[in-house]
Amino acid sequence: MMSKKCKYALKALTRLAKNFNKGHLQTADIARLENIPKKFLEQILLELKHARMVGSKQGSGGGYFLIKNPKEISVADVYRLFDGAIALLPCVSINFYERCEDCTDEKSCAMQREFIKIREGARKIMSKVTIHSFIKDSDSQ
Amino acid sequence: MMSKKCKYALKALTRLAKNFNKGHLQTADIARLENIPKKFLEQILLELKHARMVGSKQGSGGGYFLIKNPKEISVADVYRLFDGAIALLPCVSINFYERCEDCTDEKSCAMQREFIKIREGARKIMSKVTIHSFIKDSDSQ
DNA sequence: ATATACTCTATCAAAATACTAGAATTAAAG
DNA sequence: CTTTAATTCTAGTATTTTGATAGAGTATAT
Repeated sequence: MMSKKCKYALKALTRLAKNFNKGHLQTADIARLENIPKKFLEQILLELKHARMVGSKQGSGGGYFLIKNPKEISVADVYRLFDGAIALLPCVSINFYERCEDCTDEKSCAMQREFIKIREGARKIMSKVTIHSFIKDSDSQ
Repeated sequence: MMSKKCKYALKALTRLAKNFNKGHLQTADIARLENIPKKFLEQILLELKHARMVGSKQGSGGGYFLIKNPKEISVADVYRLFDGAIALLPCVSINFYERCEDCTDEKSCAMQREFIKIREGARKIMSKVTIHSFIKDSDSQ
């Protein structure tokens, strides 16, 4: 399961993607349209900004806009930003590697080989689905 | 990431699988061999028993033993038991379906279709990896 | 100047996670 | 039949994570 934060981020990004290259949207509007608590969404958009997926315009009449092409923001990217590793075990994670404390000898661990396969399966499909995949033809006009 | 509980369960099942059809193993021994806190492991083995993956013999000289073939216990089965849904969103889960509160109209949700694909990818590979996959040739003797 | 909207940090309640404790039950063995 | 050793079961607990909310600060259009 992904966190609500991550799901909200994907929905906000999708909303911004529908408006790609057409100016900016305000937090309050995205929050209302997507049923996301406004103050929570502020945090999320700020994190997305720090991750350079969105840009912002401050002050009265400001808002947020996508700065990356929707086809270049994958579910994997957003998942890693908010929920961390895609791998099921820390010891097989590419981006969030950590030793398993209970593991005496990592090299002879028979689980690693299999969990690398699972990670690769998840990683590939989550990398292939992008924000653009969420935009239906009727919306992309 | 899977929980430690789930990881411990997989390790305990693997240990029992190496002893499949060769009598039973005690909690204390599995705990020592796999570096799992004993009291925590007791809980886990009990849950595995209730799920009819392992059987037990009570009293002095008792212990646990596998009752399913190691090839018929998949990572997906164990994951669902301890960590719940494999799907990333509750609304696309087969075994743990729940409505997304923030979703106004599930039928027109553009995210569902893609998250079903992700679920299927994860589900297939996690179903294919079994406890038997964790037993190296040198151990299976 | 003022209203408006993003920026940033702190706080908080509830839930989940990772355990621990201890009493009850069962069964083998002397 | 009593002791010992093992599973069974429920409850509790500390820590971390999650899902928010609060409010002060900063920037900018009008």
